[in-house]
Amino acid sequence: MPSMAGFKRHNHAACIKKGLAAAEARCRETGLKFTPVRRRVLAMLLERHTSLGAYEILEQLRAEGHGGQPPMVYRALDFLVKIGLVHRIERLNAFIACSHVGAEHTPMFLICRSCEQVTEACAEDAGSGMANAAREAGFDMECAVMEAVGVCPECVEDAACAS
Amino acid sequence: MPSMAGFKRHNHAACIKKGLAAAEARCRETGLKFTPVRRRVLAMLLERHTSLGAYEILEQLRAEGHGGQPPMVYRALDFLVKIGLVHRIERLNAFIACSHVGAEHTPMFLICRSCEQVTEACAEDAGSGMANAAREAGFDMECAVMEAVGVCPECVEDAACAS
DNA sequence: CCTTTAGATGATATGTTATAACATTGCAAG
DNA sequence: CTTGCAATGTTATAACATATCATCTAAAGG
Repeated sequence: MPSMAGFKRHNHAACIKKGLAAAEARCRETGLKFTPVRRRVLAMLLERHTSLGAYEILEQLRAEGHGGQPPMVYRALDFLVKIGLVHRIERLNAFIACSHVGAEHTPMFLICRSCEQVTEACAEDAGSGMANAAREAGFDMECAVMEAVGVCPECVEDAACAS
Repeated sequence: MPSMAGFKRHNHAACIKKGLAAAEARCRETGLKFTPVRRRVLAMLLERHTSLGAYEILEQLRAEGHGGQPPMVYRALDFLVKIGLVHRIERLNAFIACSHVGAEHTPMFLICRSCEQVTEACAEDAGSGMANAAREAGFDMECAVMEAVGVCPECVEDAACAS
């Protein structure tokens, strides 16, 4: 069932499968475990294809019968972030499944203030710009947060129509 | 009394004065008021020259006799952010006084994970990189968040000495 | 002078996000 | 078979942020 993501159509079922497979592979490599809760949290993020708050995830887990407390969700999310399959959206205090699994990438997030949709984009140039600026300041950058707030293509179009 | 900021020495008293003067000017332009609480919050941020959480600011206000509740601080901060004299650090849920008052700039923040110091840098190139990436995705970017996490020059040096 | 209005503050309560701390379990390597 | 580490369970609380409604103040227009 095709759906919207990255503001464009794609095979959604396939990308869920790919994400889960990547997680399994990553766990085999590292000897860590892809437990049911971790799997479920990742699947939930892959399904939604936009960002989710930790407590939204918690609610859904509870609704599905995996009772639990906040630390359970945060642990699963920390794990998924650590192995690189989930990114944290600082601006929203929320989490999103990585859409460029396996590929080297410098993720940037496009956050629509109208529909709340979040999309991952590649921003290699912006990433090197940040790295350069950091180096000039003598700062040893280990990780870059890049988040753009604005209006997504769909909402821009809607606004244009409405006017 | 010279102090550290931006990882280098500067005339601290002068930059506090400059920040406050800019706020007064901005308020005259817009007809808004630079009230005692707003002044005190901005001064506090200028003095510290790194980021502060809203509740740290609140505590200090209380210690100084300006009693008050959280909304008071958040209102002052929202105001200062709106007029461009304070930036929010998303990664830390904290606030910092702008160090490039008046100048057009694309701020980027360098967050040291060792000493917690936060510094503002200019990142015009990174900013345009983000703008380009957004445009390619058909996204209308209104505001860019750029935050680098890593180790500041001081702490890098300390680490080098220790090893 | 008065009244309308928008900005600003006060105050209470609550909502939302995140972690500390400590106990327990399961499993695999030595 | 025990030791050690990964993972989970559980309770409590810390930290961050906002909704709501009441009140006050000062400037603008009548």
